[in-house]
Amino acid sequence: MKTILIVEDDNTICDELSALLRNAGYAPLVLSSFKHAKEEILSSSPNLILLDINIPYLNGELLLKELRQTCDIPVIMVTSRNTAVDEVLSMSYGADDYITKPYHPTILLLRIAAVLKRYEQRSDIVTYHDISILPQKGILKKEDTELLLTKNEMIIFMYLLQNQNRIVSRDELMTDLWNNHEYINDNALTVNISRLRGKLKEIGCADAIETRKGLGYFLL
Amino acid sequence: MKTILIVEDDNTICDELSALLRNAGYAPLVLSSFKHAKEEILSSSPNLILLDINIPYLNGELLLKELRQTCDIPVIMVTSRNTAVDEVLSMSYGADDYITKPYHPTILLLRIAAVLKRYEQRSDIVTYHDISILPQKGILKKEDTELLLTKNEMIIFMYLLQNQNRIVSRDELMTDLWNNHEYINDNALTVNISRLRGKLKEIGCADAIETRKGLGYFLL
DNA sequence: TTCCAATATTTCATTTTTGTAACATTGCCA
DNA sequence: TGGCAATGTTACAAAAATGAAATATTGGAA
Repeated sequence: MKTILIVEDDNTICDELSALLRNAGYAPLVLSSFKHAKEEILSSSPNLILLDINIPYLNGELLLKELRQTCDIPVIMVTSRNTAVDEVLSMSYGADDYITKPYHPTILLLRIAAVLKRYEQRSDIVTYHDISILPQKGILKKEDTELLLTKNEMIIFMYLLQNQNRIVSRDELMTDLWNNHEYINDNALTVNISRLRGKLKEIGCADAIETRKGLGYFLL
Repeated sequence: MKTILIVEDDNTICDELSALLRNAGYAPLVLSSFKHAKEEILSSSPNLILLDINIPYLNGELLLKELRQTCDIPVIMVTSRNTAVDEVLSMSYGADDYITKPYHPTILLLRIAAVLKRYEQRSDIVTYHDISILPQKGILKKEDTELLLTKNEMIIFMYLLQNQNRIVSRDELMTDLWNNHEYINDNALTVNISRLRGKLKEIGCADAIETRKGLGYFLL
């Protein structure tokens, strides 16, 4: 479960936020002392920080700036001042997003999810359902089992994954695999798809790739 | 240069936006007809779309939803209605970000840059000096020349790249390559490093990997 | 329902990748 | 300045990946 650290001096807001986050499946954590904010943050190493700009002892922006020098935890700035200048400053100091009070709960959750997803992508680990993917190593992991894909299989799988919301034509895949595919047998793609499907089946993902005859393929 | 398509019915705003974007180094494009919005968008295939929620003939959200079924162009929703509901809807329909009018020019530019950067990351393109790297395809590109790395070579290169600021021990690399390397000849790593160096030399990166005898390797 | 083009599967030969072994070189320390 | 362990290079055989060919299956249009 992902832990989210709340750095905020209004106790009412802290409680509300904690409840909201807990309901959404996160593990909320509230900073107990602002005097040693930086140390406490580093030692609790949360997955994300909700950082209020107006906190006692320290300036939120300053804290962010200091944090950024030693760690790489995603930060969403929370500000009650509704001025554009603040927002610009936060972004340039390295906040991943910002939100102004009062915020809509759903929006906050969406933004948290978006930032977390971005970080996952950055670390080069892609996920598909409950499968972790290490593209350059050609590895798919599902719980205890590990699956090795060849380069072509991984290229196809990643292309489908990055276009999961639509049908991908065979031509697109051929272009992605072989760029100019003049010399390559059209059936080579079918064979590679077939091999990929065979392997996906081994980790319980039979039928993950649907054929849309005449159109292309679709990843469920 | 990145093209940005403006979908907005207020001509004054269109002009202002165009000027702003042009100054920031983008190529602005204005949708001429809302009647065939979808077709026009697809045929102009911009790098990003600024989409107003309130446009004639079509609802902005609906248009976004339709677009998402066939393409994957980043979209920033622009809304003058300052209600949270709109924002939530846009996000769930697949907008990459949204902004409410009136917006601060700098913020708009920051958000555009952020979304574009995210998309680049998503497409999995890494860079090293003036070299573009497509990890899963095993391709290094430098201007006109293209280099093919094998899986092991790419794993080593990416590991060095992701730890460019420090010396990487041979043991770390062996672990990254073979996880539990009991059965594998220690020299296998040396050979793979050697092969990688040979290929890097071909694109003018001889000496990119330094040996720190007794410690490991260091990527310049 | 029938037919046929689109897609799947299996097998096989070629090419590429890989680890090992044998030998060469390097650079540090006494 | 040797000596020697760490690292580099080259050649080679085994293993893996790959595309083509032959054949089988499928799903939709007529």
